[in-house]
Amino acid sequence: MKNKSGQCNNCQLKSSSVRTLNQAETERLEKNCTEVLFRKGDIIFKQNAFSSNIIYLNRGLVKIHIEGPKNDQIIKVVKAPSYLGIPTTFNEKINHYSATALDQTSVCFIDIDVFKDFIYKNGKFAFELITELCKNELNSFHRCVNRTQKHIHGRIADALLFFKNTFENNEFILPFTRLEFGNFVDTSRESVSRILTNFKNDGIIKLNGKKVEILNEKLLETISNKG
Amino acid sequence: MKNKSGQCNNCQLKSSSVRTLNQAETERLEKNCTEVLFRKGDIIFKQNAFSSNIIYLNRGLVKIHIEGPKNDQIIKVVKAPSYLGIPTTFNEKINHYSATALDQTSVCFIDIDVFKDFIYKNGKFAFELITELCKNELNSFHRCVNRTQKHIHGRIADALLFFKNTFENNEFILPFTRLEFGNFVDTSRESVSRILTNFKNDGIIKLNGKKVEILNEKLLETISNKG
DNA sequence: CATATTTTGTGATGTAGTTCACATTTAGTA
DNA sequence: TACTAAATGTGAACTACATCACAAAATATG
Repeated sequence: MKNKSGQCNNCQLKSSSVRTLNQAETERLEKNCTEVLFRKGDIIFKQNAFSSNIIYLNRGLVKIHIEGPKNDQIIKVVKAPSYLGIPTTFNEKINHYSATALDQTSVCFIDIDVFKDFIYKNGKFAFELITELCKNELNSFHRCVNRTQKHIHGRIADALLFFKNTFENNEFILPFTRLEFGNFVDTSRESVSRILTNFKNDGIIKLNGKKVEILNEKLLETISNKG
Repeated sequence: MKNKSGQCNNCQLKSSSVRTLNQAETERLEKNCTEVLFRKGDIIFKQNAFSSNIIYLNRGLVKIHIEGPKNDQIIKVVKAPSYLGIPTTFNEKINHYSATALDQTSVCFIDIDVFKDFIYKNGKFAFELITELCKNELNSFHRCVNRTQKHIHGRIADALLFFKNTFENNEFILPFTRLEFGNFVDTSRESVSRILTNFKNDGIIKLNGKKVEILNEKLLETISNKG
């Protein structure tokens, strides 16, 4: 973990909401914003801990996870640039979920009062933020339906296609252990193993440890749709 | 379905966001707001149809449901007063889910442009809305974790406790058929039947058709927690 | 670089909950 | 009020996955 003072003005990675800020507002943001670096496996914030900042992911990949009655469930994987945990910071003093870095990650901690003030005083800022929150809610609905109604094969196919899209490449390194993969798609690590080797044997993917290459995307999509 | 012109000024059921509006704004809302009545079973809005209004539930109970790959999943049951489907209206032209009245229900259709304008021009309004959206997202995360990680007994116990709370009474009429109940807790109608009779035989509830009385709330909570 | 620890693969066994089948009850409707 | 359609209860068979058990591989650590 390494700190830097904010340089929001020059930042190329602004959120659509921050892009609505004027010069004075951006300078104010800069003064109330700290950049922090995390390495793979580092916890960015933790469920049940106090939350006092809005957190913006500049660079890297992060998993959002909740401790469930049975497992630690990975609700989603977030790619920069994106806010992390606005809902949690806004409503309650306490985080409702954890965020953990999946690779080298850079994050901005923004003072929540400054952020609230932007909402009050800058309608465009508020509007962009609302749009983002709405998108998140819709996504989380769809994810939940898929999680509960698809069979494992379909859910794992979904996950592989998701990684293909986030890495924008047919070949990628899974940022998960098999156990984490299981927590992401609600299965046991054993089932993940089995199904990935199934896919490999059927020529759908090339598999070598965490290295995956998607060979037959069409078929993966069929599997995803059929459940 | 029956229409009335808006009477927002006298409305006792304002949302926390609408309560931030001043006199002129409230009058503007009134002019761009129509009250519509629905009966049990009526569809208020439908997945994949065009959405062009913000919808506010004044009175009644509504189910929000998504057509999944296998079943129609009831994502949540919403009690008045509450917004319905802001995310869906805001982001896309098309509804991502449906809303159906579970009883006699009154709803306000609000012009989306007026609503957007309030966000732009009234910081308090935007802030209250953001707070509500954040709460929704947190709730939907927790619901999803419970849905995927608890056993049916636990999920049905949850649902019964949920109805106890929304009706604010230990005795209530389930607003669901067994099939709908199944879609709410992700099981088959048969399993719902079986488990409700289990609960009845164990003296946890009194059961007569759709009429339920919770006799042993403590035990229900234990079942809910144990999954 | 050697040893400890974590991660992974795979067979065997167990089980929660689904699906099927059919009888019964309840509600809707002409 | 009779008739039709929908909703419900319950046993029996089935199945998708979980869990267990253990060996092998990969990673981390002194």
